[in-house]
Amino acid sequence: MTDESSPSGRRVTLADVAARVGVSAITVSRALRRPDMVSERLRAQIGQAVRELGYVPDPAARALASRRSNVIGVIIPSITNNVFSDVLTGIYDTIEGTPFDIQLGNSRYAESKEEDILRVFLSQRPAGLIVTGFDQSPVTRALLETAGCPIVQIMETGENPVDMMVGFSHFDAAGAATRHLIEQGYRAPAFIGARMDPRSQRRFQGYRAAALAAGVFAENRVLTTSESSNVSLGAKLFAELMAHAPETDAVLCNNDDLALGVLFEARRLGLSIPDRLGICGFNDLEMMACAEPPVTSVRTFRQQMGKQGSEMLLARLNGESPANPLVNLGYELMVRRSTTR
Amino acid sequence: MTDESSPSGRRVTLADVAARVGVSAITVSRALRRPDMVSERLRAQIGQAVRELGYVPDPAARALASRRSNVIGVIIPSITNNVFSDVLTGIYDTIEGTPFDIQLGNSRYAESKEEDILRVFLSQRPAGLIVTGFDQSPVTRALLETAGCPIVQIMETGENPVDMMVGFSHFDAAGAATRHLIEQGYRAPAFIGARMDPRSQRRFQGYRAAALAAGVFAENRVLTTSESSNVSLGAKLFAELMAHAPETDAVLCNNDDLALGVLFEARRLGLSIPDRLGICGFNDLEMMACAEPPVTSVRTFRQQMGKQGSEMLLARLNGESPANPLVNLGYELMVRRSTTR
DNA sequence: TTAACCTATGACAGCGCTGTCATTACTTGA
DNA sequence: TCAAGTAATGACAGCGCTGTCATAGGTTAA
Repeated sequence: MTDESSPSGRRVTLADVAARVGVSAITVSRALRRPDMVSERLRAQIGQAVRELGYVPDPAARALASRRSNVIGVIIPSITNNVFSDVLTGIYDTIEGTPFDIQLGNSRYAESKEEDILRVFLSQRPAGLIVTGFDQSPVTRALLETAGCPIVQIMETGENPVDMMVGFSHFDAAGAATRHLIEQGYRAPAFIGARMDPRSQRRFQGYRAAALAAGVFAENRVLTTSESSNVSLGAKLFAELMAHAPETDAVLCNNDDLALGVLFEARRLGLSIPDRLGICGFNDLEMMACAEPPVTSVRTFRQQMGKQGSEMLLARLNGESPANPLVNLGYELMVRRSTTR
Repeated sequence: MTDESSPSGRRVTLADVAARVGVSAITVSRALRRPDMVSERLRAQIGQAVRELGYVPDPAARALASRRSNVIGVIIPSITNNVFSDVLTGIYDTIEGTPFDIQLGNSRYAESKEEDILRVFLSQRPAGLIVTGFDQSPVTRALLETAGCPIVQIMETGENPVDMMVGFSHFDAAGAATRHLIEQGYRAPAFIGARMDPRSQRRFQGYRAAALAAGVFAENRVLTTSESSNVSLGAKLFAELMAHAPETDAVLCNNDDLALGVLFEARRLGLSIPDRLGICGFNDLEMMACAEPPVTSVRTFRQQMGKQGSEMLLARLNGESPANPLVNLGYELMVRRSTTR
């Protein structure tokens, strides 16, 4: 293929293909976008000419003429966070092979940044949008509502989707983990959280409600920070926690990085797991099952959220309306040795 | 601002701004792109009109007319790999605030996929390209060479950059780590590697050369797989290694995930670290310093690679020619308890 | 048989912007 | 004083494609 590509650097256009076949440009355009509208004979000839000339449509021209780009804008709050790289993988895997391109925006957990990014996306007349959560600022929310393209909110389930939504209840998931700790006989469960974005907040609330219900909640066993999560921070926070609240016998961590830090620090402090200390993470990253001892965690379906969100978007772009615009993917508590006593 | 934005959903164009100020569209265009070419008075008036009307340039129209998009194409082999999320962070941080947009392609460690992605990028007449490594297929290499835009190859240093290059020598880095193990008195160092992409291969070669030089190389202490890295795989491979080559007294891991798996598995096997077994990772992810015991690793400057690569690209797009088109960022051996005996 | 209706194709304008080449009004130096 | 230069602005065409409407030829139903 592309036998005669770039004969002189000049771009191969629709018109070139059309001339080769002896039809008008618009027919070639149709053959590519709506093959059913073109006779089989021409379709075949055009296909061959496209291959021979190495024709590739110009997305800018297409966007300008159709007033609709092939860009799917994705706004996530972090690109280093494992959680979002999994989500992204799901999105990229699904969009790949479609005519759409992904444009990624990193809001760094800032509402104002999210709004800026959205404005940039909207200037491109995106085909669709994927945004994280439902805690948008009022302005952002309004922009989304008038965006005029399908929109999926991912990572959470909630009441009023702008359009479609795929996620799970962070409150419920953290509640289930907390109840598990209590069932295992832990009587002084603590909560360690970092970054404390809206989803972390809801996880905390889930923990709090469950602990209160069992009569084992204590304010001094809650340790949170606005710093962003990492393993060292988990270790540091846990050391602090044990200094202030030595009665702590279990820790629910806002995520697995923190949990791993707690695991390492507990070992340094000589606390036996799961007897003296239970540890539960959140997200169930691959490493949790392999740790020593293996660490209990709440599995979340991150890649699936990206995949299903994208699929719903594609379906809408394909003119279909999804059976259910509000999908709850749930969670699964993966009980392991770190909390089994 | 945007007092009267979308009075009827119609897009605000250059012409609208021009009419408001009483100048021609081209003057507005110039005021935005080359402010020095417009009188101060008009510049101010135009700036105000832009704000009042909420004008945002249409990137598609701009790309079509100028025959150059504002897209910087980035091709990486994986988005889940921590290494590349760090690189990406460096890139996004640097490009943010410039008029450029990033388009991300995931080649999944496949040459053919890389070529496909590149073709898609090229169809957009990108402003610049960032690609991973220098092991492109001949076709891809040729496409890059005729791309007609600045290009940065990141992650490695090598002989023939297509244009610019920022990275380090994986061979040297792995060699240094191996020599460290030998200096610490380890006499049967093994190598565990997963995925074995070109950079992993070069790390292996660095290990091999150093081990051979010291007379401690043994084929049966090399365990590699094409599976992709994760912690469990590290544990699994290490268990296998110890079954086949029980004399092993140290392990150089292709990356930190594997190293962490080795750490956990060593604990399960009851091997004391660093006495019975030395462990050295690669990349120095944050968690290595916090592990118990802290794990020696080769620090690589991932975010810096993304940052500096982007900066070189931006400089070129700004008409400057970089002082040095071939930057070696080096590495740093972070010696910790896991190999100190 | 004929009006009504499809199906396959084409003509045309225009999406919103920028490259190129004027044009106008000032400076400037000798 | 005037040719030559500079700074600031504008006119115009066209980037490559698609939406819209028109057209030609063939099919259908009554």
